Amino acid sequence: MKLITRDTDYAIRALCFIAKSKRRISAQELVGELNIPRPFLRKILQVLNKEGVLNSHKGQAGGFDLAIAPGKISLLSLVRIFQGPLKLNICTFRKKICPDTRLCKVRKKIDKIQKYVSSELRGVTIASLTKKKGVI
Amino acid sequence: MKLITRDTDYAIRALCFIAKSKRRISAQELVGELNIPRPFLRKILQVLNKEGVLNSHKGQAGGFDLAIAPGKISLLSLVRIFQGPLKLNICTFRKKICPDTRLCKVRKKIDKIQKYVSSELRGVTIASLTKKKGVI
DNA sequence: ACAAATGATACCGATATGGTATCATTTGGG
DNA sequence: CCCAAATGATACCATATCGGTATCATTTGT
Repeated sequence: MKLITRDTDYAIRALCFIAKSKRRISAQELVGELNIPRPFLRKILQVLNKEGVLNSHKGQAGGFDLAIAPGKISLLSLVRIFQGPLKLNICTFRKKICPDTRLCKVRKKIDKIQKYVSSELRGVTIASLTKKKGVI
Repeated sequence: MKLITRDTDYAIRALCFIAKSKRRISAQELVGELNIPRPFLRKILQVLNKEGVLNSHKGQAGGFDLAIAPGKISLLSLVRIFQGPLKLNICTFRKKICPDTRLCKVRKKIDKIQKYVSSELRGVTIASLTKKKGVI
């Protein structure tokens, strides 16, 4: 069970590189730097653009730069973009099998875990990841 | 992203019922009680038997009962049985892309989250779930 | 003997993951 | 002003996992 899927991870690495560069970066440049398959990376960058995390620039000398401050880009938001809302407690049971979800102890525990995970992921941003000391 | 998959969840409910009954229970009886598809439940019970959580008894008047104390059956162990070892940090990157995993801040954070999740799931047992107050 | 139970095993449809492949469109530089 | 270099849009695809179903063999209490 993965908390962070491949595309989310690639997005983190790409964003960190773009943030550190402080200039417009093309997909080609990122491929050379990060060893990510080019078509897959391009798809990821397009998503980040649509979601307003990156600005894109077409044409020769085009590329991407951050659309919002790196301190505003959290792991939680990236997980949400590529993996959907963080929900650990998908309870699909009908009443017959689970008469009252509010009383379900398992659910309560998972809700607690989810709150913790959310808050931890919200606390990590592209800014905090690129603040020298350690690598992404 | 589900923390607990369907089979793990069914296993929890089945074990709780068996624990509360304090006697041998057949798959048929569990189906009637828990509204779980019979063939799927049977497969789950067989796994629990192989893993030493349940004892099975063949033949007429056969069925299952707990092989170990309900206080010794934790959610963590059930998750491990049905979903494999709890690893949230599956980092498949080669050195080129991730030069030193020990320095990776994302990995460190996920390791921390994993420790938390493990300890929370280890703390919930079939015994604690069946101790009246609230339903499973 | 027989019915009722489990054991073993193979199969299957839907969905998610991790990509690949094409073609259209924009744009800066020569 | 053309063209190469870049992104946009979109369709496709292989594999694994999830949530089951289906069969047949074996055991055992009555």
